[in-house]
Amino acid sequence: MRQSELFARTRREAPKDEASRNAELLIQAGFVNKESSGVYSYLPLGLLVLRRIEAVVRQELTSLGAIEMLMPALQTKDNWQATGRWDTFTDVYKLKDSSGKDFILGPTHEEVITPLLKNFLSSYHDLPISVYQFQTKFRDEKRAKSGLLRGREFVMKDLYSFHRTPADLDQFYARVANSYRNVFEQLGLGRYTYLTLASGGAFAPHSEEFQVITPAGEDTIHVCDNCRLAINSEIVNEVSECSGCHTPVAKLRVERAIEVGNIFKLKTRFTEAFDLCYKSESGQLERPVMGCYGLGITRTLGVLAEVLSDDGGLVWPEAVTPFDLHLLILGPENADVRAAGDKLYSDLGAAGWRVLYDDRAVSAGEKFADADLIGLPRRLVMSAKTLTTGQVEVKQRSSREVQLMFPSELLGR
RNA sequence: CGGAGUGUAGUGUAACGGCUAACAUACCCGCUUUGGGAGCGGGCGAUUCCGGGUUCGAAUCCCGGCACUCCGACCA
Repeated sequence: MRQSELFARTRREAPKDEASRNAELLIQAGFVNKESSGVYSYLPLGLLVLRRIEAVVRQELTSLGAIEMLMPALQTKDNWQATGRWDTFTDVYKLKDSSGKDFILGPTHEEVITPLLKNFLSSYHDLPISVYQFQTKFRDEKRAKSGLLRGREFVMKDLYSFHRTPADLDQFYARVANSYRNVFEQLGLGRYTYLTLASGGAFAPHSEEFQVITPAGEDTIHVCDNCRLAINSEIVNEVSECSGCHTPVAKLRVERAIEVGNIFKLKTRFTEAFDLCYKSESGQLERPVMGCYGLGITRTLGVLAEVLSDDGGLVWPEAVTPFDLHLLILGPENADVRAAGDKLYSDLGAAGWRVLYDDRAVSAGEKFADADLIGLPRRLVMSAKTLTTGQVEVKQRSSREVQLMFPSELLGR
């Protein structure tokens, strides 16, 4: 993409009405635009990152055998009454249509997927079933905060699985946990992420969360570095030691963290509410057990900005960067430089690189500052100087070292 | 939902109760310049969040509302 055509430009200064680092950076770099508290637009660069986060998650879930679909945000009251959550699920937006019928803007989708499967699940041959979606969720947060970390409208991946036996659910659950680890590893968050034992809410004694350590987080967790496990402070009264090495909770390191994913055994909580069942080999009606697994996509975008950035701006990991290369031409009025830049841009694209091409007629300093702010992994610089040898300057975002390369070396990827 | 703070061009700031609301930046035009947010000249852009009140006079003081941020409560 030519930067001269990117309408969402960077700002010289951070917005004054955002205190969190992730929102400051993402707004200043032109990745998102704030619409209201906890509600953001995703601008071209931000959307590219979201799509790439989704792609990483999609690939992991596909390898589990899970299948993607899409369910509605607009949900009717009856299914929420069936589970009793019309009255008990507090942070939801309720609305009426013009005839007075009640709806919920979905904060989650158990109330859709479970009755939906009554149309398709009939035999033990159909199980297990695991489906997921990337969906905009709505929660009437009493206090949205920390930029993208706690919004009122946000994108989440939610996966639901249905099994014949608790043992089969347990096995799948463990595989999902492993997939989540792979996801956070690829996103460059592996060293900050801890599988954390947390409260189970209404359904189960405990659930497990994937928590990323950051001072911006709103949870407090007790981490065990030996086992890469943690315990959420909300349950330290119930748990006395690390489940891996039996280190007492009191001796674990205390950190602030943000929950980016959770995995949850729902058992028959919802399959009973909707009387979802299947026929076994003997023709008996049996109840499937269920699990649900969430992963915050827009929250992860915020976490990446919060955790991986530096003083100069954003620093994108290879797996989700909006572009692979940032190509800068200095002195764009110089016809030779521009022609060489245009050609390299075109050649790199043909070679499969995703390139952001700063062809704007602005000063060198401004281009460097913007390149740091936007945070692509590699910066290429072409100028009258480099043209004399026919080379380009290559610099990694995360280092200060600059090396000279011939375009041909870059093209063979 | 309780508490605190802040609302002034797109963005960031300034302005004692008193002149036509100032400066920077962004944006537009011209010239010049191109290795870490260059320079010169010209220009566009504001019902000072909204409503009421006090006053000869309100961006400024008072009341109410709204919005945003922060702390707390809440967060299957």
